[in-house]
Amino acid sequence: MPRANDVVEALLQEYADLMAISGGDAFRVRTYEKAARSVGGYHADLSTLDEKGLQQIANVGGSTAKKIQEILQTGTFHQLEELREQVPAGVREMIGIPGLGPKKAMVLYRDLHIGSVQELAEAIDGGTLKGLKGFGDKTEENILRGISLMQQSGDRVLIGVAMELAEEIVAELQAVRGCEKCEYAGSLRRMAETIGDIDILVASMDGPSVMEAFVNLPYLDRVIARGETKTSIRTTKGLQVDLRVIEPGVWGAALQYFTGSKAHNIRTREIAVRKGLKLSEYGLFDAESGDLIVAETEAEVYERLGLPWIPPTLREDRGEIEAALRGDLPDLLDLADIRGDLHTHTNLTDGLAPLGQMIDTARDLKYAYYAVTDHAPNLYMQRMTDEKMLAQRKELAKLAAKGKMVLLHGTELNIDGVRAGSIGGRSSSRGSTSAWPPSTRCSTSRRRT
DNA sequence: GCCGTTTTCGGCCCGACTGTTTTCAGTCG
Repeated sequence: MPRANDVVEALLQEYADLMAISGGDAFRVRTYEKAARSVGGYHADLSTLDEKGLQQIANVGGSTAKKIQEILQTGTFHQLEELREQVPAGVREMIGIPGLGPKKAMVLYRDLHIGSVQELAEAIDGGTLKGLKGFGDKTEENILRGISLMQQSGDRVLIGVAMELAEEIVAELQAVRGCEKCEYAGSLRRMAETIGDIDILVASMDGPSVMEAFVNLPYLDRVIARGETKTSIRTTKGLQVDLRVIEPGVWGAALQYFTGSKAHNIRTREIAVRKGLKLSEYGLFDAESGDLIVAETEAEVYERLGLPWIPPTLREDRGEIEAALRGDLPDLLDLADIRGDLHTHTNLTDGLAPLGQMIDTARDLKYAYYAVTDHAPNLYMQRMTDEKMLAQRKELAKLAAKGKMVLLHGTELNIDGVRAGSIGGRSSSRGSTSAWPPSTRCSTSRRRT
C-alpha cells in the first residue's frame, strides 16, 4: 500500500506535466512541481491533516490543499481527469525521452497526432516528421537515440558502482597538467542510494586540456555534448558523466551549485533573489551592480545567504533550508564519530599492512577499541598457522601496553574450523574475539578492512 | 498557484548547449 504522500506527489507531478504539455502557464506548472516535491518529503502523513494543516506545507495553498483533499477521498481530482482527457498518457510518456520536452511533445501530438513513444519511433522511421517545424535530421536522430536509451532498463546505478568509476575519473583528471582541484559532485556527493549520472567538477585555468583528457578516457562510448566549460559523455557501461571546468577562484560557488539537488539550488537562489543578490555557479553577486560578493568556499556562499553550511547529504529541499534558518540542522554522524573497528586483517593473511602499522593507524584515528581478526588456519588460500596466530597474540599484548586503546584479539573462523576454535577458547561459524587483557569478549562483524 | 526584507499584487533560479526557427526556443541539470 503506497504512502498517501507518495500518491499525492505522483498525481500533482502528473498534473504539472500535463499542464506543461498542454501549454499551461509556466509559473503554475512550477507551483505544482514544487508542491509535489514538498508533499513527497513532508514528515507527517497527509491523510492525518485537515485543509488548514495541509496549507502549513510549503508551496501548498488553498487551491492545492483542496486538490489534495479530493485525492485523499477519491484517489484523483477532477482537474487532473480533465487534462487526462486532453492529453493521452503516451504523450506524457514521450517527455521521458531525453532531449524531448513538453513543447516538442505537444507539437508532435497536435500536428501529427502522435500519441505514444512507439508511434513516434514509427513516424521517424516512416519519414512523417520531415518538414515539421523545429524537427531537423539531427533532432530525429537524437530522439531515436533517446528512445533507445529510455528503453534500456535500470538507468540508475547503486552508489557503489558509480563511486568506483567517479574515483577513477577524478584520479585521471587530477593528473592532468593545470588541474588544481577535482571532485565529484551531484547526487554522488549527496550520497544518494542510486545515481543517475556522475557530475565531476574541475578547477583549472586550462579548460581545453582537461576536456581533451576527459573525452579520451578509456571507457568512453560517445560524447553527448562538448563545449568550452561543459562536456558530457556516456561510458561503455551506459553511465552519463558530466564534466564542468571553472576557474579556481569560484570553486565554492560551483561546488555548491553542482552538488544540488536541483530543488535545493532553486531554494538557495530564491533566497538570494529576495536579498537583492544573484546566485550562480560563478558566485554570489549583487543583483543590481553585478559585483561579485563571494565565490571561493561553500561556507561563504551559505553564510552570505544567512544560512550555516549545509552538509551535502541533506541538500534535497526536504526541510533542510527551514532547519538551517532555525539554526536547527541535525548533528550528522561523521568519521570522527567512529569509536573503533571490530574486524580487521593484517598482512599475516590477506590484509595489506603489518600489525604495528594497523594499530598505529587506529590510534591516529583516536579509536577507543580495535580488534585484529585475521583468518584462522586451514583456510585454503591463506597462510595462517596456530604458531603465527599465537605469536601475533603475544605481539598484540606488547602493543596494548603502550597505549590506552583497548586491543582485542580474535579470528575469522572457518565454517567447520574446529582447530581454529581452540585459539579463542570457543568456536563459531563467524568469528571470535577476545579482549586484551583477555577478560572481556565481544562478537565481530563480517566487514573486512 | 504561491508567496512576502518586493507583503494582497507583481514576480516567480540560472546558465550551458543544441539545433534550427539565423537570433533564439527548447531542453537539461
